[in-house]
Amino acid sequence: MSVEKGPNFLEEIIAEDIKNGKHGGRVLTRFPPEPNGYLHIGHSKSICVNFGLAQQFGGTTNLRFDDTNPEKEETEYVDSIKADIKWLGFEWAKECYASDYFPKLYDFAVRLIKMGLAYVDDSSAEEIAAMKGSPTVPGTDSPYRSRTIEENVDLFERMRKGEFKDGEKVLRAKVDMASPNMHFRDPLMYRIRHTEHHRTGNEWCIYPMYDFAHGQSDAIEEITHSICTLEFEVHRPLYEWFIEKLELFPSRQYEMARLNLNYTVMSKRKLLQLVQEKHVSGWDDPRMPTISALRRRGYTPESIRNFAEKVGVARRENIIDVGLLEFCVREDLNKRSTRVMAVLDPLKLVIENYPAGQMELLPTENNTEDPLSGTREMPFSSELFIERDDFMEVPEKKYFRLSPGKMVRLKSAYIVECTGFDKDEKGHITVVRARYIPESKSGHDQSGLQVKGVIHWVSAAHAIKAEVRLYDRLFKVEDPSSEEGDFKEYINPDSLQIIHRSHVGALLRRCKAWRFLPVHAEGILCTGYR
RNA sequence: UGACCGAUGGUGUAACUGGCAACACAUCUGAUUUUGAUUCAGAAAAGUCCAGGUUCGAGCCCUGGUCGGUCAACCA
Repeated sequence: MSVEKGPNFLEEIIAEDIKNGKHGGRVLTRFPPEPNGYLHIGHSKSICVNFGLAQQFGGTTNLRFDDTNPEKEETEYVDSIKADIKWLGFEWAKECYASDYFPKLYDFAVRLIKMGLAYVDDSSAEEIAAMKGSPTVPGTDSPYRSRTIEENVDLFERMRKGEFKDGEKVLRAKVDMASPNMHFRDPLMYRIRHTEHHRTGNEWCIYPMYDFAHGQSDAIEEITHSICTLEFEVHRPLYEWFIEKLELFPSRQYEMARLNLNYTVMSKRKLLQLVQEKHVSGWDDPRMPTISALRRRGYTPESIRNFAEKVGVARRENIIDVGLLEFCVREDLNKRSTRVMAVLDPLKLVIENYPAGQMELLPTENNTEDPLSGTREMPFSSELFIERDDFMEVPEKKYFRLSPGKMVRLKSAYIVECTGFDKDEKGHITVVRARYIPESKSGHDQSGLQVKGVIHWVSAAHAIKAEVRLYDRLFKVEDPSSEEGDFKEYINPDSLQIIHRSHVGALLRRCKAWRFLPVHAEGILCTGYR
């Protein structure tokens, strides 16, 4: 009996196309980001699907920037997007820009005008919206719909030359104002924008709309399978209409459900708001769902790719539990990263029978799950820091750690027995005292003692102080966007906890930024920069 | 009241295309453990949105409903 997961619907389609010899068995996909923000975990699914499918079927993938809206797009975003894709481990065959096709798209538009399938409309945005009707009410023809081909050719050329102001005229396809599909009600193809474009500068003052740029770009590149998200489903008939009328390469569009994660937001508009209104420190704030934030937080490319694999591909709406993403990092990091000692909330432990000023080096495993990772030595002395909650004055039942008269093992060191503790005037515990059992040295234990608890520690004199930032989910509710009111009302006020007085093992001093480091029993820390 | 799409354990995704619903995450037990982590073993959890129909047999096919999503930006 096979437990292998069946192919997803896209794999089935592509396998079938190859079997039928469509496009000579060639597979070319594309990843088409708009450079108006940073890539997030949702994009990583699209990246994994597009690049993964091509790899799987012996094809390649183009990276194409969908840069047809100069008002929102910037080179900074182009650069970050390229860096993120590379970091995820994918290579594109060609780096393309919709803006490179502006001349071709212009020619396509002229061709449609000459076929009587496009016209220049002088109506205002409001008038056009009003004439569009509604899903249940058919639209009405624009008074400019019946202009002659000659007039349209002339007007469109003058639009391109800059004779008109923004919004004064648009070019529309002449399709069907009564169509039940709103996208067929004479969709806009070009608008006038006297705005500098991040790549073409001031060369153009008319810019194509998505519907007249995306499909044509696919066709120009001879993309075989153009994969997008569900909300573009209703655009598909128009996608095909343009390709058919212009007799271009027959790229086909396929839609899949986008990735949603709970306890976060995924829309670029909302993410931009969080950045601009300083709810986070930037696009790469570790609480953000962006790829750059996940990278900063210690996620590995492998863990994200694996996550995309586990999430699957289908056509129904979904909200993935962020716990699955977290599982994927832990699974990966457990196998490969160095364990370190770090005491986040320090409490001094004085070993009374260990000579003051003496120090010895004790070996400890770098990674208990990987025997090949070797060992390193940790300094041990009479004054240590342990975690404050590894001591309880009055232990509750089933508390295996330190309390008066009880014993615990200090990880990779000795068994100690608590002999007492000090409190300040306010009743705060300031110091815990203990005696160590010399025969219980880790690896050479002759003591015969059995203890249930093992705790982590650092030598007070040898540890280095560190600021530790603990990050939690950014929102208090699973789906902030579907809640009443503004989504920002649901920001988790405790999503960032900064601990100033932590002590970490000296090992960390040698670590480069970006190393991921699961701390013994505490979780995962990642060294960063200030 | 329009068009298009979707509906399988708590969450995702499967089910050799019509053959007694599986995998992962989450949850709960138990074992191991120099960290209550990890690892390992096991349990609970859907009878496939509803109602009909076709069939020896339906999660898969048909019909009609219900619920949910998307579409009326000079955004993509």
